[in-house]
Amino acid sequence: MSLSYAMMGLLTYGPMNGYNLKKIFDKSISHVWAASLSQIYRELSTLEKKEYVTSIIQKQEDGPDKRIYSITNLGRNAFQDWLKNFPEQLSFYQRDEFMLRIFFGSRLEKKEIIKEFEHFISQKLDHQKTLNEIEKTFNIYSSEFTVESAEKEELFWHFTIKQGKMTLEVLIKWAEECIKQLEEYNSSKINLKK
Amino acid sequence: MSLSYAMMGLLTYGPMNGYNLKKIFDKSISHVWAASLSQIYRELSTLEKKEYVTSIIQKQEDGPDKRIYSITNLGRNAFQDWLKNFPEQLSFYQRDEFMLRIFFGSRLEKKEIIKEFEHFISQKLDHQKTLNEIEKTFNIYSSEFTVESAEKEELFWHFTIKQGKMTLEVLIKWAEECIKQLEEYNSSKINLKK
DNA sequence: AAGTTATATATAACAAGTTATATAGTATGT
DNA sequence: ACATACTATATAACTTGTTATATATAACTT
Repeated sequence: MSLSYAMMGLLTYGPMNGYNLKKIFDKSISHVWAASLSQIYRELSTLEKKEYVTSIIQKQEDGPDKRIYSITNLGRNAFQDWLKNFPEQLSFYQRDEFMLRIFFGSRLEKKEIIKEFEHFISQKLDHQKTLNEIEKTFNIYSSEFTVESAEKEELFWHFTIKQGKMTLEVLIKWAEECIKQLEEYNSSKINLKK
Repeated sequence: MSLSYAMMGLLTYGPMNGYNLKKIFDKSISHVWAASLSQIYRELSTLEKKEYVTSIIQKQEDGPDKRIYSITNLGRNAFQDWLKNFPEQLSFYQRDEFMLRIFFGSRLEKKEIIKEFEHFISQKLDHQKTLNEIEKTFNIYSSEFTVESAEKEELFWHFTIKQGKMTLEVLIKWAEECIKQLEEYNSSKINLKK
């Protein structure tokens, strides 16, 4: 469901082919809603069946032909409808493989688990860099695309970036606290043995 | 993948049927890895085919028979193997429907979007309560289950709870900041008109 | 010159997750 | 007494997401 609306939302900026959509995804909303190429291609054909998008084939001398998709008025309306109607219940449930492993962390040696927390921190630092790169491209896009108000558009883009940054920051702090607690737990156990 | 290991991990605490597993999921790791009943039942049969679990049927006068699953040594080893090998790359990608809508938030009226941010906050406050309830049951489970060291086990459970609490806190702060910025944006626009 | 990466186009097979349906007893509400 | 909700047990159908494979050109690398 959400994937199709994310795609239609991006298509409101202008016509695109599947490959291009994927690139825009990665440079704009992957931190919010990720999509794989195969998903995008499949979804484009179901959207075309529903008449939410139409496509034309652009011939190319160099390389294979492009199929360029445009959003229809029907698609625009469906998108706007979706946007207006936020879900009542926001999901509490999560699916985070790292956290799942931490839940069962007692079955590993303290050394090993501390190493994993440290790796987690280094990965989150990488993610911060990725977010910063996405943020930079926003300026480019907002000038490229035809939008009523680039300023207003950017405000919301930055909200999602801010959310990512704040979350990453707190996750790093969390991991650091976990390491500290594990080290304390270790030494208190040694003290008991004495 | 992760689902099966989450299930095997829970089965290390003792034999259970599918229905029971679902309840334990909801009261322990749903904030980390959620599972639906139908997923659990399907996964239990594939795990049995792989000989990671075995089942016996427990006859009952009241209500239908129960199929009780136990983890095998093969299953225990597979679980331990999985736990030892954390993935190198932790995913940067997310799928958050609320954030996706916020990305396209410029297409809505300021009033509407502020209402949605406020609803977001109230939902996150609810999630905080849910997390607190999960936290309370931990004490019950750690005394019920046979674990080498309930103390150490609880330490890691609390790590995952802590992560949830810290994330929720920062999300609420983020939403409050967004509302503030939106209100400022509004008034600065009015100022320009003057 | 040969190999790798990127652009451009997808499709197929598989795995995982969601929603709907089925059955039946027990408890609670009006 | 009758309806609704909860416990308990699942299975089926459908949707979504991932991984592998296929083809072909251009550009960069060693």
